[in-house]
Amino acid sequence: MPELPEVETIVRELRKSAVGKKFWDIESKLDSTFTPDPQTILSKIRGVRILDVTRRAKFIVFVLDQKLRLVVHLRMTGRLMWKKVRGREKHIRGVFVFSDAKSLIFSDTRKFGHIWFGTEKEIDKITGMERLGPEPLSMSEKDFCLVYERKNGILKNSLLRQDLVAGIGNIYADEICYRIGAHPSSRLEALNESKLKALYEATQHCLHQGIEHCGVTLSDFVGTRGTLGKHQKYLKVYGRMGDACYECGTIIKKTRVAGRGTFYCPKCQPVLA
DNA sequence: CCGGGCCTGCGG
DNA sequence: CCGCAGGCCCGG
Repeated sequence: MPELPEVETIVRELRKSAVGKKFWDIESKLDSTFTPDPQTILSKIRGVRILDVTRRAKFIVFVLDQKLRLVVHLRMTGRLMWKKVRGREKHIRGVFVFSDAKSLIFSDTRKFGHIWFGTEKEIDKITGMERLGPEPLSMSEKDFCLVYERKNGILKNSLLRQDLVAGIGNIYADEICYRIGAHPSSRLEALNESKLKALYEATQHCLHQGIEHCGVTLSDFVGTRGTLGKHQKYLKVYGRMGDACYECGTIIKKTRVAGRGTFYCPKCQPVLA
């Protein structure tokens, strides 16, 4: 569920709250969450300082002293939250304790999330970040259109491909398709130049809006202080099956594209073939 | 390139 | 009590 805007929300919070802290301990509740194993990580990370927190697609990157990196992927249900005195988190997989006694909890109901540790040189390979396409919010219109005009295939499948453009997930893919007025099953090769430019604009718009509203909270996502996202209130199609399209009043439908639940307006989004 | 697997909670 | 929720990987 956390996509680029949700991860960016977490990263912005951590940049304020985690930079400058030194690692002191790692408590693992599920060793398979960590690569390498948590004992090995601990032996190398104790006393190491966080210099910055950045984002690469849906990965959270802790930039550390000594050219070291700690990388977190939340997958579906992962959370990074500061430990509170009251209110305990379920499904804790690991706890990072800092030298100021503050604790950052990684919890994850479905155990899909993962945490890697390594040097600047090895981290791209072990995380798979080396296979990622460019960051959509750093791309020019020209470069973005170039990526997709060379490809064939189904529009939504292509938007979800992290090796083409990295960071778009199921929710924002549907919202982007709605904004350009194309059914998610449309063929990429059916998009003319102006539609491709619209795809660029829609991607920028939807992701920026998501960040602006601190992400979408439909079930799991929360910030590092437990705060909820607000962007779910602004979604035009995702999760709105049976409701009226804001534009034309037609009932929003749900179908299956790319193996995912897919929401669209039958009138505003014709299939382009 | 499609679809199953990973995993748990929850809704029908 | 089954099936769906969807990040990403991988096998066929």
